[in-house]
Amino acid sequence: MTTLSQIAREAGVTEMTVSNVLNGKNKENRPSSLKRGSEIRTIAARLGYRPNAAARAVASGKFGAYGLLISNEPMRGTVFSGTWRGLFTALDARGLRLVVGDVDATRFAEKGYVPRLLSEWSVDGLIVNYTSDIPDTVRERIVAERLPTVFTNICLDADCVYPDDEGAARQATEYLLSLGHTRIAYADFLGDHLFAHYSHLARRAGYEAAMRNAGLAPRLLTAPDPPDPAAAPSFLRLPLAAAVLDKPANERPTSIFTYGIHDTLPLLYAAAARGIRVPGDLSLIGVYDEPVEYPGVRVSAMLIPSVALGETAVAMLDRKIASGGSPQAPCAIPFRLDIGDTCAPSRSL
Amino acid sequence: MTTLSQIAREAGVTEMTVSNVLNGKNKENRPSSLKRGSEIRTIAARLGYRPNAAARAVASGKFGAYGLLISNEPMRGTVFSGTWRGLFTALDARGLRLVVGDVDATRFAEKGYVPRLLSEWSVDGLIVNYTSDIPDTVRERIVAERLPTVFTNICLDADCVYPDDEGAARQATEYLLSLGHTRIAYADFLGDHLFAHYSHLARRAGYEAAMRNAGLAPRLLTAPDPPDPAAAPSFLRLPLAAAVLDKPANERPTSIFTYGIHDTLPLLYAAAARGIRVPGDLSLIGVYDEPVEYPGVRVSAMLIPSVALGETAVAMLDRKIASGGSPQAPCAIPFRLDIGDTCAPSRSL
DNA sequence: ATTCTTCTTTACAACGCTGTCAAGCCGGAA
DNA sequence: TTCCGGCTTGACAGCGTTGTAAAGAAGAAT
Repeated sequence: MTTLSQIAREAGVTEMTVSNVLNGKNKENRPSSLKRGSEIRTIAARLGYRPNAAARAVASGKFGAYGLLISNEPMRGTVFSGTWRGLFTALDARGLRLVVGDVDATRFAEKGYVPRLLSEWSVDGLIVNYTSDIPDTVRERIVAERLPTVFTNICLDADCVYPDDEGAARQATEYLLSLGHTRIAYADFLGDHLFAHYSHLARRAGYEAAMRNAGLAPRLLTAPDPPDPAAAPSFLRLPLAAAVLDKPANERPTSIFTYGIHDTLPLLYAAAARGIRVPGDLSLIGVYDEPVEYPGVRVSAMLIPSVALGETAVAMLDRKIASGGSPQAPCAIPFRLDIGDTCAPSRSL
Repeated sequence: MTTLSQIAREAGVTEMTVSNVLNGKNKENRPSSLKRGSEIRTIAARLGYRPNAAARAVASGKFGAYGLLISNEPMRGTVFSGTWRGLFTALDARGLRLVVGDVDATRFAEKGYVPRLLSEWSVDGLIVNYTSDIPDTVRERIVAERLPTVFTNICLDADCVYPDDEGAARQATEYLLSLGHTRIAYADFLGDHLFAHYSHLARRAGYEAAMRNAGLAPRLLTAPDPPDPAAAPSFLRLPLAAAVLDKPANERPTSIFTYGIHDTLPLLYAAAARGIRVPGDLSLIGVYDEPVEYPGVRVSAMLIPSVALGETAVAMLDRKIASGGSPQAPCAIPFRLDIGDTCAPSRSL
């Protein structure tokens, strides 16, 4: 392991000089010091010098890392993948590292786990991605750590970044309304038990609000007895989709706003199998992370980029730390209507 | 921030004493020191003392963390979720933390990225989960870091932990053979392009070996023009499954070994839709992480627990570090036959 | 040549903790 | 009571780096 002092000795200067040079704290206007600078860099490279993050952290008082607290659950979804990417991109640009703690409900309950996990590390800040309903006690425990913290994928009164699910749902519904649809259903096939989760709740609320405003009755398509969400890919929702579309044409919805891609694809497939044309006989729109291409079809979408969510979370944490920990206004990641091939004016128009 | 010296001052002892007490380095046989010990602990608790990991790392020369290098891609799958859980369980038991670096192919190519990312952190060891084909140049670059490293989900000549895909596939096929099947197909609907990936390659090889040994011709069911694996859940494989089962009974396979759950479920569904009884008319078995319950059916499986993979990786890294970095023999995570409800003796028996 | 300005370099201490080893203490055995 | 062994405590230095403030050097301006 190469240290600053080794380099200093070889170069015949002080450790401090080496440190300054290697950290770019010299302006290097002068030819003489520029030369010395490149000498030092050469020696450092030859010796394979690599700064020691721990020593730096001790000396500077900054750890140079954010902590990420996740429950194992969201790792399963593709949504977190985008958030993850956003986090990394943003952290990378700042030269920060990520210390990750995996926390399931059990460990959260275990008192002292959170401090042990991250506070000991003196991470400079904490991002908590605990998408399911965080019990208030857990939140309080985290906040009690007095560590700058930002919550993601959940809407709180401060320090949170979340997708604007409600707005997206409302606007998607209004888009269908503007196309003349009145029999608009909401499909969230994973079942009512999920309405405790923020995104499910918010999208449903947005849909219902839009319908109420239009004086229409909401139609919720959910599974009364949902399959295990972990084991069940969109595949198992096919029977549910079929059940909807097997109704006579004058009863079934003319358009469906879906929770996500796993609800949309079965509907697309079931429709195709029954000769129901999309978008001719049935309009479909959902909330997604990125544009979705069903073979030959670009699915109409409200897009909420989760990469942006990750980046925003880091930016907010930066601000929170810079401001000495003062509460940051909640931030909703905006959505964008992506008009694809699966929505058309209502036939009855 | 509370430090050791503050506690020491309050307790009227030395920092070293506090350190010893708090780290349990005292046997505390004597009543007197036991009393002092509890005093110190009380004070520490009152002051909200939390050890500073960075300082500890500098002083002890051990960082107390392993690095994990992943490409963003595997985060998408459920398989990695299990590995992740295993890693955390094992690390937790050792009081270690995890510093995570997300590395896509582009960043790997960027020279110096890996060192910057993790070596600077002086992590004590590195776990690389880069499931897709790691280019040799990248591997060499990582190895050149001279950091104890273990690769997961890939089979190399040393320092790797991987599921025994080939063995599992072979034995699954042999199980079908032992039931009297001869028309045994292998379904990996995601397509030929995936055979570059370790698991796909290995399972296919195991299947083919078993078939060859039995003097039978392999039948590969793959997608010539695969959908985007990221966007396509098992759902989109349904047409492929249907195509297989729409063949006349004397042509179609009597049993299918599937790559994974996303291949099995469509087959199960398509079979049910066509009145093909499982396992009466069609036996299905695949390689999974955990037992799979299709509503009412326990799917027959070769189980390779990915949690064990994560735990084993940590254990191997421990050994590698303890042994001063000497190469560790490759470790294949063993499989286990889980006889479910989807395999039966061949009718022609 | 001299003075001034602007960097650069140095010396020193500090960050919070742990390793070492000698000194001190204690309880039990003689 | 005395001595011994084992455990605890204390003093000190050190881990690799950075902050500080003062000293030094180099070039520009006079």
